[in-house]
Parts: sequence; structure tokens; C-alpha cells
Amino acid sequence: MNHTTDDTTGEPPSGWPTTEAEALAVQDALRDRVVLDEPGPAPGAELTAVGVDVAYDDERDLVAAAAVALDTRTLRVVAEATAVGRVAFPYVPGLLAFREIPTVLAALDRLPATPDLVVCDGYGLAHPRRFGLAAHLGVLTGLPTIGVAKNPFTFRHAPPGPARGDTAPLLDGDEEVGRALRTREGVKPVYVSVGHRVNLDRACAHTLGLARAYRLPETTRAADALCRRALAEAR
DNA sequence: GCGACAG
DNA sequence: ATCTTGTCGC
Repeated sequence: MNHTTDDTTGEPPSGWPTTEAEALAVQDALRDRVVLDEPGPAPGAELTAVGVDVAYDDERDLVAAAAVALDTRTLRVVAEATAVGRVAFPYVPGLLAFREIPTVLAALDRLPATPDLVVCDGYGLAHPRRFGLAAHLGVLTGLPTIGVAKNPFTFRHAPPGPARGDTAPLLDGDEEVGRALRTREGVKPVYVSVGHRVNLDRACAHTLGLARAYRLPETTRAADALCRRALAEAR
């Protein structure tokens, strides 16, 4: 177990977009670098799955990110890291990545483990321009990524069946951009979409394997708890 | 123009 | 995301 909870202030990379127009241009320039023709790591294998999440303190203009690596077989924490920085972008639906990614990259850099899969809070291809947070992070790191969101954003879906593992297509018009996945019986589903170098079937299988006791994957729960702690301890 | 809108 | 206590239920 690594205790990399020291807070390194990760500033936004120079040239990071400042305006919505610049951010849209960046999405447009990077979107075709997403790799969709790889199946991704095999579900059921012993993998290092890394959850990333971010917490904000608007008062102090601070953002704390956490990256927590779990063993997919045992769901035990193998390594963790945090980073603290300044908020790099306002929250704009469709541009979430520009707010979260700089600090997430800093945390991933400090993580003493090699991710086989990165699980993001939010969407990948389920995005107005098919380039959400998970896709963006995947392109920048080259790592296999998926997005697991708590809300359907602007997309529509029929209710999945009541059993754990049941799914329903998440639709943008008639295009399946992700899946509503029931991780617990009778509990609101999570919303899974492909990020980079993982197909949708495997993205859902990994999500289900990581979410055994609670609605959300353990990766997300661990990263959420750690980034909140890092923010509280930041100064 | 108005409302909706991942975190 | 964040503001925020107790409370109902398995």
C-alpha cells in the first residue's frame, strides 16, 4: 500500500483552453484519436483497475483529484495517489473534461501502479460530440478507459430489467451511445459508456465486476472518498 | 427565446 | 459538484 496523499499542486498545462470556443476546438481536434476497435482487457482476469474522481472547493478555488488502484479479483486497494490544483475551467455540460482532467492527470502521474483500465466518473462516447471525459482522458494517456455515470445526462433509455446485470441501451436518437446497467436489484442503474480502447460489452462487464456490494463501482467509491479527504486536508 | 444539462 | 440531520428500512 502506498501513501501518496501528499498534495502536489498540479497547475493546468500551459495552453489549456480558457474559453468554450477553444475547448470545443480541442474536442474537435482530438475526437478522431479515440480507439474503438480494441476489445480491451478481459473481464474476469486479474487486473489493476484505477478509479479517478475529483472534488471541488469553490471558495478556495481548489480542486483535489484522486486515483485509486484496485485488484479486480479482490477489490483491495493496491495503490493510491492524489493531487491538488486550481480549478482550470468552469462547469459547462459537455465540457466537463476541461475542468477535471489536469488534476486527474497529476494524480495518475503520481500513482505507483500501471493501470490496465481507468474508470471515470462521467461519460465517454455518451456525449454530444462523442468525446466525454473518459474518451478524452483515454486519448491523453493512451490507457484503456470507460465512463460510469450516475445520471443519464441528455440521453434516453427504457428501464433495464430489475435484476443485477440487466441493461438497456442508452440512446441518442437511435444511436446506442452507452448502456444503463443495473448493478443492484431494484436500484437505479448506472450509465456506462466506452472511453478508449475498450468495447461496450467489456465496459459493462468490468463495471458489474467492480460493483458487487453497492450501486457504484468500488473504484469510483474509493476515488470519491480519497479526493474528498485530500481536499479537506489541502492547504 | 426557453429549458435541460456528466461533475 | 456542493449546501446539509435525522431518519426509515433491511
